[in-house]
Amino acid sequence: MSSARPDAPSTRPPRRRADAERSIARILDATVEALAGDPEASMAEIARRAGVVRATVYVHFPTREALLEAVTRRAVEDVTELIVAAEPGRGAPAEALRRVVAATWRGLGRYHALVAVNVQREPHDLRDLHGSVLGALEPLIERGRRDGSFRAEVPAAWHLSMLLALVHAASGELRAGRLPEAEIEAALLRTVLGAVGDGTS
Amino acid sequence: MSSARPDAPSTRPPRRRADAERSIARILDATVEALAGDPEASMAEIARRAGVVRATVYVHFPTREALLEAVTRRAVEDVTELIVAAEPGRGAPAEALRRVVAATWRGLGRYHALVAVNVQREPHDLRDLHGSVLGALEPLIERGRRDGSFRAEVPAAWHLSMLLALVHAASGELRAGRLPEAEIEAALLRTVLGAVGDGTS
DNA sequence: ACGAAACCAGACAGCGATGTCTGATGTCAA
DNA sequence: TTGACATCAGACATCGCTGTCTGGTTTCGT
Repeated sequence: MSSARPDAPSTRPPRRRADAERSIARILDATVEALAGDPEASMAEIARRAGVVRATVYVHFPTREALLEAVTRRAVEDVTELIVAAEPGRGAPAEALRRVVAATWRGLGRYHALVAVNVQREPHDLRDLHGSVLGALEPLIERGRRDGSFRAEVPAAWHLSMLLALVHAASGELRAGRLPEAEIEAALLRTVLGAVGDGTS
Repeated sequence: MSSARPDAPSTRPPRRRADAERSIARILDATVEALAGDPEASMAEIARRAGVVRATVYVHFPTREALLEAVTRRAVEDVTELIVAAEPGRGAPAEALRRVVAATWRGLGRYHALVAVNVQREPHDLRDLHGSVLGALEPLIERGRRDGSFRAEVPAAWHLSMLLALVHAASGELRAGRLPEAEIEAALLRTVLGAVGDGTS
């Protein structure tokens, strides 16, 4: 309270040094990689991959949970940006949805393992976590429900949950290696459009 | 080798005493409960819930992994029985699928956490694990694909994965309490039929 | 009733992981 | 250049969990 700054109150990076910034980035990347190999990778393993000593990780992330939280948050932000960039407001709802889901799927690329790690969390947490994603998608769903492209007899909330579930399922399928990636993407798009509406695009 | 019995070679319960049988059942139930509360519940916690001392658990399940394996196997068998009981071979594919999904949905109740726990496992294990469920569903899917009720341009394996994903999503929605149960079931059925085919039933 | 099987109570060793701390060395920014 | 920041190297305490073992007690099957 004594030294309150007049700056922006939210998302205030407290003037880190350049090397610190680099370390943080390397640690976050290493975490994603490590988790891809082993969903319960230790801090030691993560530090090793980041080319950093374990204590350094703790300098920036006070606890393992904080690190996981940070890396997940960053992933969600990445994907959200992709969704917005795919312009969910442009064109017919079905076509827009196809575009958006395809973009999301591609952007999810390296984060599949992360998805698996977070699936265990409480539904309530998950909802919060995906907040920005859902926020970016909801207007599109509502638009489709209004103009008859998407089923109106089903709640929008369900449409959204089901969308996430299908994308996550596709992610799991990819990890399982049962189907080639290209085929998964095609199947995902078909299924999503059929599930949300009548499948005409 | 020296004392080979002439009995059935597979799935031979080695003549357990009645109280042992009871303990095993209680342990398996307790494991499901415990895992629902915390996906990484310890052996101590599981034993506590089962009203049993920790060493007793180790008598029947030599390692934690073995216990997880056993409890998962039993869950899969339960669900498989439900599916078979719903007669996936009877009637038109869409109608049969509706019946089967509804039955599965009702019976899947307690096993969600278990599913989440198993998502992290090796792809090869998972494939074996879900074998019986997939085996019970696959003929129905293939039948629908052949007679045009279900999309033939999408692999049957995908249809199956996506089915499970939607059922699980519905269950998560229920646990989150955002939607009333009846509405969830209706939405699930609508979505499944639309996803798998054109939604006519 | 008797013996074997299963349980309980509690202790034990071992392991790996988390999180903290020190002091020395390197690196950035003004 | 200088001082604060950041990293390294490695040790350290702690914790919780797994899996094992003992000895004494109960419960089942025959």
